[in-house]
Amino acid sequence: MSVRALLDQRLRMAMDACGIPSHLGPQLARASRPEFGDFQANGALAAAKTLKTKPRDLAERILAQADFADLVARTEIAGPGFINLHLADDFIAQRLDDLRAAPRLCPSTAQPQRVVVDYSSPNLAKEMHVGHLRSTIIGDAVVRVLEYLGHDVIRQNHMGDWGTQFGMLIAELEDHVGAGDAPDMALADLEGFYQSAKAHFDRDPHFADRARRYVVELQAGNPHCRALWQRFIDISIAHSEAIYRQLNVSLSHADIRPESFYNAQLEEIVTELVNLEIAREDQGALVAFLPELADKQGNPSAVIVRKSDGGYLYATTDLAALRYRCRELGAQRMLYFIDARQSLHMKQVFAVARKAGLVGAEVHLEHHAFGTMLGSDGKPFKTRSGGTVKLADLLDEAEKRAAQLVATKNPELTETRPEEIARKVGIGAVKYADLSKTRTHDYVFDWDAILSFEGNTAPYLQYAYTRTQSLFRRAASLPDATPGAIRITEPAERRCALLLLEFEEVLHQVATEAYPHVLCNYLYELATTFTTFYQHCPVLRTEVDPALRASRLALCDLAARTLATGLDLLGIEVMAEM
RNA sequence: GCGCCCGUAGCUCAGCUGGAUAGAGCAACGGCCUUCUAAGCCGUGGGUCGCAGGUUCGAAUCCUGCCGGGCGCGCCA
Repeated sequence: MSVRALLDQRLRMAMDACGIPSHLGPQLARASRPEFGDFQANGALAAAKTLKTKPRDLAERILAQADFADLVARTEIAGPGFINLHLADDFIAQRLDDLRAAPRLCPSTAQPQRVVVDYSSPNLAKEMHVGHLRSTIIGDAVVRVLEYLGHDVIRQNHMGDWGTQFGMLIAELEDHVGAGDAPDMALADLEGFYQSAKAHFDRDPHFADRARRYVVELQAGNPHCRALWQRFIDISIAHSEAIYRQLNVSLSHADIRPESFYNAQLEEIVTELVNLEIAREDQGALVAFLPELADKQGNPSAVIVRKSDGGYLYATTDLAALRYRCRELGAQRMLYFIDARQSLHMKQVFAVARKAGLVGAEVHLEHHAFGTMLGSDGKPFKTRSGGTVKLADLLDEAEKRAAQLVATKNPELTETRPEEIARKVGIGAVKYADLSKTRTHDYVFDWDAILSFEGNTAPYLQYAYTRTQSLFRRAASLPDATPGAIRITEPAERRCALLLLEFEEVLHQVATEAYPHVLCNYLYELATTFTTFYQHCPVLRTEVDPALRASRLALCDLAARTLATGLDLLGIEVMAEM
């Protein structure tokens, strides 16, 4: 049980003993300032409102009853009725010793669930651009946290490999191959290939006709179209997977379950919706109506599940995917990391799926939306020429800038190759810049900010880690330098210690709310606190007595493991030196 | 027209299930490297939390109304 949970429990017991309804709760928070203690309980204030009594009296009664044994050194009632708790240093030290001995940094386990997570899901028609970064790395971070907490996670990469634009791309590829180009050559520049296909489609009516015909033939299973399509898809997937490797994203080939996978199930889904009278024909199309999502005038929300020409849209595919994930994958909880602009669509699809019984009522469906990437003008991000920035270009630039910096900052690296460090620093900086911002907000894409290596950035966290490693390298050659029992002597040690004990709380919060920036904020605070400790509390110097040195080494060890684990959960790598 | 999201320091952002004097980073200015990596540390300046009401002992946080911006609303995905 975490420290916070322990205090919460003791306070609740005291409230029960006083006859204060425990649902009013202690409302335990970190104290806003050191003189107010380590934790602050506001429960007496809230309870006093409902019970119509004086909050300070209530607080006194609770404290008189509370058994904090040796957890707490001192309590006080302050202001209108805050209960301030000052933890005992020995208790903190004991908790840290226990944590250090535990196999994991998060001893309290969650009830394991089968969780299906939909993320990344790029459109294979084009090259991945910076806009694809968010779903990919936010989803991946949450997946890692869920797995760390013991959940059974199934990743689903719902790649867009189906739809009208593939007719155009097949026609374009056919022309290239006809002209003697190998598919790999023709598709080396995916983005350029798409642009040229689009240009042909807009300019040449014969080409456009052929493109439209190929869409139909592809769906009908024409072997020639199918083969060209497969060539295209394979090459495009290979491109995405190269990006995943460079990004250190945990998605594998086996996690790909593209739109085409559901193609054969769409007719059945639609038939079921009609039989259940959820969908009916309207203006030639088949439309699902949702009275439960009606507007103020009572018009039901409508979703087209089959076009008037018989073609299917992405809503139908999403419904098939929901059914598959529930029935075949056994999902108890499904998380979707998709752009906020899809919010209405997701709401509708979830509603139809519930209504049609494609997913059970007990399954949790969560759309975790995120904002759009904007340019410095506040408009959706575009390059000077009006195009999108390729993700590959951003990552390469990040590694290049990091390499330059590594070369100047530390030309005498001993244990690691500089390009290895540059990769971890550069990619880490890009990922952290995105992960550290609140998921739901739009955010401004700024080359220099995203590639910054100072302040609240991944390199700062990585740097704090390398300092611990440097310390342990030196310690290895000293006779009397092994970690031991922790003692709290300095304020800097104490602050660091308290933060280390909060790690598990943070992970549970990230798992529940799917906000990785909470973990980023925590790690940054831990790193600054640790760096302050490191700067002010000598560890290996001769004047430090052996017991204190052992204690400080233990604190460094725990800080190092927490930083490394936290960064790993964000998909960011650490290194021994930089 | 309806719906969702946003407005906090010059810039980029935390804080929002109500709590004590609203926090960081960048930028600016001033200190600290013969002593565990200066990608660092210490310090200074900088905010009517869009505006106006309301609820409350207490509001950046909750409610209402405005103002400003973004996005979405049946045959693209």
